[in-house]
Amino acid sequence: MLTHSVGTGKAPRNSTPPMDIGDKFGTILGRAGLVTTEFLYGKEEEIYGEDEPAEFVYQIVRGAVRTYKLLSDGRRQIGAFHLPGDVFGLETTPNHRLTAEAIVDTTVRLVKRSSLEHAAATDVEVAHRLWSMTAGDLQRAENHMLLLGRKTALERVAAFLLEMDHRLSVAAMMALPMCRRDIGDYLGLTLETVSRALSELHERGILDFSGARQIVLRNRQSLHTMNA
Amino acid sequence: MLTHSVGTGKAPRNSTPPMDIGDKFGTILGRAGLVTTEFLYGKEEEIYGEDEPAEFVYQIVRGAVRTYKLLSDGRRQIGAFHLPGDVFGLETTPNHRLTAEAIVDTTVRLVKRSSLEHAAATDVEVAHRLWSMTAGDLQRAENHMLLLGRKTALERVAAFLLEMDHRLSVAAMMALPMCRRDIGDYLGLTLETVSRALSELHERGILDFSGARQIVLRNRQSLHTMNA
DNA sequence: CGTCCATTTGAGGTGGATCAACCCTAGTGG
DNA sequence: CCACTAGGGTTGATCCACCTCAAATGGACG
Repeated sequence: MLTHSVGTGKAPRNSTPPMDIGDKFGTILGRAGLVTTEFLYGKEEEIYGEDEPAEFVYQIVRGAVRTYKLLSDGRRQIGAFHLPGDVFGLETTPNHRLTAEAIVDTTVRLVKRSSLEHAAATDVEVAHRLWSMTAGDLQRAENHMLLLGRKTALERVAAFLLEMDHRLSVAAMMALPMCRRDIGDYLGLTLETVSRALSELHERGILDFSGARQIVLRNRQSLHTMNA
Repeated sequence: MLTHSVGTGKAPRNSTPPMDIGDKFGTILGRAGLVTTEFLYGKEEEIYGEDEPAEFVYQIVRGAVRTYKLLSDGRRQIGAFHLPGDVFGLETTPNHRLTAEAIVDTTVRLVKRSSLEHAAATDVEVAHRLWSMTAGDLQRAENHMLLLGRKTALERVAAFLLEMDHRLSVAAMMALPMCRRDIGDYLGLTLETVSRALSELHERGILDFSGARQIVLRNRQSLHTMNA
């Protein structure tokens, strides 16, 4: 069914001392002397489900992850895309509040939640960094509520492009890991509307394609302007 | 211009030892021995603006507050309504990320942010409670993204009614402090659509009015069902 | 009792959804 | 190496849920 050749998911690949990817989370791990384990998830593989016990916290090493909620009839809202360096699955309640799935073959580092909590209970600096990470997630969620509640389709897609440009552009080119449907479910649109908006921006000379998921931004200023 | 007779906002009314409203925040204040001050804001008065330095953290004693973001052309997304007992204005970054306004005459307790941070830096229990509060806000934001991105007008209004029923029903009656426009800006709808949805629910016998803002729910089950 | 604003209701317009081809490209197997 | 296939993406035509504009109604307060 799935085309990934990378094994069956939850088998650990190896254990490592926490190598710093250059981020706040790495700093936490280092401070607390925590051991992380690397796992590999295949394309489309579920990492955890909504309401499952939150036993681990994850950081992406390579790949991309979507976290989402579903309505009973299948409507889906993606809350966030997680890219290398991003942390997800960090909770203060017993269970995960969204489902997490690998979008492409993805390597994650994971830490036992209990060990993080232990570190936070002993070290106020760790506690503060964890709080800050959750506050950062909240800030993105607040910005996204504004987008979902009040922006037009073109404004949403412009905002998405700027976000992805910022987060994954290499050499002026961004290689999107996710399909049009995922983008739509993130922006509260259908995949057709996303496609039309991208075509529109292409026609206006604001971006170029080299393959549907390889995008070069030609005019960031106009994207910023239409982001309102 | 404003009709509130309650003075000019930021003048302190009195200082009190932290009386516990029976909540987690009160517990924090008590633990840390923090002094709070009560303030009174008039109807429609701004408490703080987006991007202003976040000097205080607020808890509502009486009244109601909306926090929101604006687009440059005036489109508004209300992120949350805050009711008695609720805490707002808690940040880990230097500035507030939304504007806060009193919806009606509102009494708040406030604490210096720096004193809370000091408490968090010395007491991991306080630090954990603050983190949990932010995590709770994040959880509500995630649920609200699902609503804004994927629910129909009727589903949104049903969700709103259940939320308010839960938070402010007294004797089976809920007295909404906010107008239809505020509800619309919270739900990502226009005020007319909110009004029509409420009329529809009234016609279906799911709720009764005694005044536009006095609502009695007659059939919570059907509201839960349509909340998807 | 009159004024003002919130709310309701109506009529018509529209942005994005839905339904339906069609196209493109990467992967597959011959 | 190329034909075939399948899934993702694009584009077109139509629909409809919600928005916009407009007017009537109602309730609170001086």
